[in-house]
Amino acid sequence: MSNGLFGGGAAHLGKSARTRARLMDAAVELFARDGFEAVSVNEIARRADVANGTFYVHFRDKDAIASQVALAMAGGVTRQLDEAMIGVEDAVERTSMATRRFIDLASSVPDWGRALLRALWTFQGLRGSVATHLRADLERGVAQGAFDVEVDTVLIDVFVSMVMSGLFGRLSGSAAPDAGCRVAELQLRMLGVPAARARDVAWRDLPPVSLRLAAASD
Amino acid sequence: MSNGLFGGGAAHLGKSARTRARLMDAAVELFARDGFEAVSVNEIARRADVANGTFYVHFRDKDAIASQVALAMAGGVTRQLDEAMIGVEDAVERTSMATRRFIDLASSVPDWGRALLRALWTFQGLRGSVATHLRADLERGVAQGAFDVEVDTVLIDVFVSMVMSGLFGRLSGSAAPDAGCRVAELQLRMLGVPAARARDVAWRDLPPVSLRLAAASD
DNA sequence: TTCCTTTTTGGGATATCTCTCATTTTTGGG
DNA sequence: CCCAAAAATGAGAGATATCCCAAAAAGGAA
Repeated sequence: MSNGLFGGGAAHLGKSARTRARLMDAAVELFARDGFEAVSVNEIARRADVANGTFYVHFRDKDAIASQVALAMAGGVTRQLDEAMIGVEDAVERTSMATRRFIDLASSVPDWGRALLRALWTFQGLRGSVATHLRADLERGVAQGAFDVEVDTVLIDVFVSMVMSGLFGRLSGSAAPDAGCRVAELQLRMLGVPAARARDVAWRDLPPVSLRLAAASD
Repeated sequence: MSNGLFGGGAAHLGKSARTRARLMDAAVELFARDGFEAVSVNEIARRADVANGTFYVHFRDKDAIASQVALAMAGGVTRQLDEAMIGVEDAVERTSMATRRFIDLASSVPDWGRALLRALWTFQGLRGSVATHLRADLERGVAQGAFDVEVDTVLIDVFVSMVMSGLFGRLSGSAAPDAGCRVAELQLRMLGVPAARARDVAWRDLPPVSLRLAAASD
C-alpha cells in the first residue's frame, strides 16, 4: 500500500527509527481521519503493526507523538516553501507564492494535509512558527510600498485563517484545484494591492514543486 | 451561580424541559472548556446535577446533544443579527455590521463563544446555514456595485474563516476589543471597497446590543 | 387523597483506554 | 557463530466510558 509519509524511503534507517516512522505515519492517517482526540494510542499501534507496548518505547503519550508529527510537518513545509522562494524579492510575489504553494502542497497528500490542518487548529503554537515567516514578508511588502496595511496580530491571524480555509476547501472537495489562486488574490486585495495586479500575480503560472517529505530529524 | 444560557428564565417550563436545558447548559460550558471529545456524558450529567441515566432520556448520545446545542446557538445568533439589521439596506454596512456584531456577541459570553467556534469547526453543516444569509448580502453588494468580486464558495468560506479568526483572537485574549472592526475593514477591502470607505464604515460606532439567549425550541 | 403517567435515579454489565513490566526476539560487532 | 545490548512484545491492573433498566420519585387530574 502506501509507502508512508515519514517512513517513505527509510529502509536504510535503524530498526528503531523505522518503527518510529511507522508510528508517526499511522498517527498522521488516524489524526487526519478521526481527529486528534478521537484516536487512541492502541489504535495507532495497531495500524502501525506494532504491539501496544511498543508505542511507549518511542513516545511518552499521545500528546508527544502529536506534537512531534505536527512539528515535523510544519518544519518540512516551511523549509520547502523557503527554498522554493529563494531569489524572489518582490513581496507581492512572495506572499502569493507562499499561499498558493502551501495550499497545493498540503492538499496534494490529503492525509498529511488534513492532519496539518487539524494540528494548526489544535496547537496554536504551530501558527506562531508559521507566522514568523509570514510577518517578514508582509513587512517587506509594506516597506516596498506594495501593501497598505498595519502589520499586527489580527492581520496575521486573519491571513493564516484564509490559507487554512483554502486548504480545507481543497481537502473537503468543495473547492476547485485553483482555490489557492483565488485565496491568494483575495489576500492581495485585502492587503491593498490593486485588483488588476492582484489577479495578475495570483493567477500566474507557478513552476510545479512536489511535496518532499522529510523524516523527523533532530 | 450562573443562570445558565439555555435555562436562564425557564422556571415556567415543564420539568422535562428544565432538565434538558440544564444538560445543554452544562454541555456548553464543558465543550467550551475542554473540547467536544474530551467531555464525557457522565461529566455533563454530573455538572447538570442529574443522574447518569437521565442524560439518555433526553439525548441519544454525545453527538446528539452537541448538534442540538450548536444548532440552537447558531440559530439564536443568526436571528439576532437579522433583527439588528432590519432597515439597513446598504450591503457594505450590512456586511460590516454582521461581522462586528457576530464577533462582539459571541465573545461577550466566552463559554458560549468558544463552544460556537468549536461547533463551527467541527460540524461544517453549521457553516452552511450561516453562509446562506451571508451570500445574500454579498450578492446584494455586487448588485449595488459596491463589491467587485465573484461570489462563490471559496469567497464565502474565506469570509467565514476571517470572522472565526477574529472571534478566536478575542476569546484567546490575543486580540483587542476592536478586533471585530479590524476584521470587518479587511473584509471590505478584500471585497473591493475603497480603503477609505472600508475604514470609515468598519470603525463607525455601532449601537450596542446584548446577547439574548434563546432556549432550545423546536 | 388516590391513581396513573411522566421523569428521574443509580447500580452495573460491558467495553475500551492508558500505561507498566517481566519476558522474548532481534540486531550487529567481534 | 556467539552474546550483550537494543528493541519489541503482549498480558494485565486499574481507570473510566457508554448505555440499559428495574425501581423509586414526582406530577397532576379527578
